[in-house]
Amino acid sequence: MQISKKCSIAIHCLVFINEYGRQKKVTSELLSLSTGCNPVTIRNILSSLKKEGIIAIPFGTGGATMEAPPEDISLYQICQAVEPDAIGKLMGIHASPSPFCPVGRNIGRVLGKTYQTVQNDLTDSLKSISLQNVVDEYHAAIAQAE
Amino acid sequence: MQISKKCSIAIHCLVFINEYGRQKKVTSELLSLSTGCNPVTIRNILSSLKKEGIIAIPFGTGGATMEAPPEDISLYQICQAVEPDAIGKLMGIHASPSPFCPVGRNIGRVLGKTYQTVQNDLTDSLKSISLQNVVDEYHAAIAQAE
DNA sequence: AATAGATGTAATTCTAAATCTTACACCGCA
DNA sequence: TGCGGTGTAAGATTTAGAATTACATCTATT
Repeated sequence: MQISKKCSIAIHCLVFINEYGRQKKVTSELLSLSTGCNPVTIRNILSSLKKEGIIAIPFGTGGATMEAPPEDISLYQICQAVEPDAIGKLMGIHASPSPFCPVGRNIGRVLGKTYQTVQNDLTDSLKSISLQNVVDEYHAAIAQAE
Repeated sequence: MQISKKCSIAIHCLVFINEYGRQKKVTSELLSLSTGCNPVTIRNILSSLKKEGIIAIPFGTGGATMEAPPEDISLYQICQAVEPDAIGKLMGIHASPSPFCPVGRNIGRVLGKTYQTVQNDLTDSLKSISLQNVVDEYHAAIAQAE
């Protein structure tokens, strides 16, 4: 599998909120139009980001705003918020190897250890990229598009 | 989504072949028993590994053997053989952002660039682990189990 | 040369996970 | 008090992965 689209959608939302959150009331409806996906999906994602303290959403009245500066938000944090065990189950392990075979009996543990290394590296990589980096990239793209 | 189980199954098969390939005739049937998954799945995986030059399978008579030393086979190579674009589409991007929104228009390109960094790091990580590392881990597990 | 035991691969079915949709309770401001 | 918003549960839908079925083909052995 892959790290689900939720992560991409979350980033999209955050860039949007960061750009327009001060001027406009950014509702889940609006974000649903911009991202092209369901308002409920958006609300679930925003809800996770809120719990993580990344954004604030006034209950009742609505309109999301940034709660932390983009420099302090890493992709890792976003991924974790939106899909807590995405990295843990990044690499699938086949469920039912034979307990009668020496390889079958041990492969689970062996793969677990091996994949741990990879997952740590991936974690570091995601931690090294901040939302600000993405925003900078976005501004560069905007500038180039003109 | 995640890197599919094929990669884990492939590693299982390679460890098995590396351990027993010289003594026994390792058929897809046998590996299907050890891994607990379908013989056809196994054959597809072995076929990919064969094309990559990692193992040899005499057609007709059967029985897989290692074609390269485990030190020279990286996890990256195995993943690529078994699932060529797993890393490329590791992180899913939502398909239909609005072309009428500045963020929507550019988010695809921005995410692509951002994720590229992560994918490169992951690639490096997978390249740094050899099948020999896994085999060592396996022998350690065997020793400990006694 | 005929057969048994393999592999190679296409096409279909099955299954599980992700996503969408519907529905509704709750909140706060005008 | 009604309107526009969030929060969340439950069910339907979609889709990707894996299993299954089916069969052509190959090689060593009898």
